[in-house]
Amino acid sequence: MQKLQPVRGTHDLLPETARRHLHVIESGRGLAERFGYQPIDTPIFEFTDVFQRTLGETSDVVTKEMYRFTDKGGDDVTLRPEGTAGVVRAVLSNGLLQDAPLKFFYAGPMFRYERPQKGRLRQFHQIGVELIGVARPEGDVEVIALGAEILKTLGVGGQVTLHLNTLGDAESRAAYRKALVAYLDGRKGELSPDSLTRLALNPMRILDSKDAGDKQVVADAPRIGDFLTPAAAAFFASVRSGLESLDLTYTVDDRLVRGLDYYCHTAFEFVTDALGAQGTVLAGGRYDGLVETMGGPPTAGVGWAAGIERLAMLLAAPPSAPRPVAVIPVGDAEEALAFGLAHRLRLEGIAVDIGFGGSMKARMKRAGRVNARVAVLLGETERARGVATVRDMDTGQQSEVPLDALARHLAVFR
RNA sequence: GUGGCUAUAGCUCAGUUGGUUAGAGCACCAGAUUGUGGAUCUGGGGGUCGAGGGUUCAAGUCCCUCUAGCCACCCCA
Repeated sequence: MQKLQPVRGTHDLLPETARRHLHVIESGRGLAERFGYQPIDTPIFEFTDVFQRTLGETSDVVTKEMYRFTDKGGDDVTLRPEGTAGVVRAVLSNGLLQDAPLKFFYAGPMFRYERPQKGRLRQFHQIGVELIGVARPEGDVEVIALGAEILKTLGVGGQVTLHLNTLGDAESRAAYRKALVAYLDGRKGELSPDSLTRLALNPMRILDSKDAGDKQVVADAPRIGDFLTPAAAAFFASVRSGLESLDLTYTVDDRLVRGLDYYCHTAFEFVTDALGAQGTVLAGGRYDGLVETMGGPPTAGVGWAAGIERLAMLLAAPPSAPRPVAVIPVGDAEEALAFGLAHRLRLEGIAVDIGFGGSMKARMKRAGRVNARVAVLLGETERARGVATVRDMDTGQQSEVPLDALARHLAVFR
């Protein structure tokens, strides 16, 4: 029989890790709401078409990374590889565009059939935001500012730098692409095999190739900045000055491109060098064509997604677990009394741990292990006198407290 | 999908050119302390050595296949 193990690339989130994840999610959601972003949850699977249409037929995500299957009813469905497509679909399904601009925050699992690696899993988790219906550059600035604030709150701001680029509008992009292909064609002989296929499929991707030879070729390549239409250039300038006015520092990175087809104008990434090759921690951009691609009216949009696993790894220390009160019956005769008392304390809002069975010594040991603040001991003598012995687990000091005063006495630990 | 490295107790790891009952530290359980955790001491439980096949008198150790992990490419959060 095969060893019991989770599916490749999936992971159990044991309590310490789970707490890190929750901390990331709750920090994100709290700040997002402060910025006016509402929580939204969409299904973790959709009709395959939702992703296929929006991500583009040729993207890697669609061609080789989708968890796609036919369900018992014959529907072609796919586990979501990213969050934006589902949110946009929900906006259209529910006719929400009449309330635009829309601001949403989401968190949840995503699925991509990839080879696992550090910071890369088949089931991973993201938080993300979408701002739909805002064509102005202030939208980009708000969304980036929210991301930066979340990273700062999580204490990872110092390990991360913001990279920024523009992909221009359709016109800019077409002109640039033409010039880029012409240039690269002339230096075909120097490109890596990977980049030769990119040249045919997605030439912009050559810009961020890690191959040394490619990098040399790219160094002299034409730059998108020289091909921007006046409108696209003005848009990018506004985003930059907006960031500067909020004291958000960034570096412009010519070679920052996007794998997904629906991006235009602003592209940005918060990157760290603390995570090996998967240094991107939060990334996004503007996707003005997406809603239309899905069958809605022309609608602007900007957003980002951040990898919870990657952020959780960067957290210096996991948020500490709450310290409970341990209720400990000394013998079987006090078991019922202790259980009832524990319940009443919980109803008063006090965190209570109660072990089930075992000697008093074993229960004290457990109290130590769960880092209890105090132990409430109930034995024969206490029962006879209607009191409990309260032991401070840090100092070892003990005192007797009448049972009916216990909740009040322990209220400081709420 | 491609390449490299790896897999021995819950965790981190020893295991000598193949040699007989596979070890340590930490963790866990119990006792020393018949109503008291964290320190110390003593004892105990826990391994089909990732799975399957092969070579051999003999395999944790050598060979093959598979699975999984790690690292990088591809790509991405």
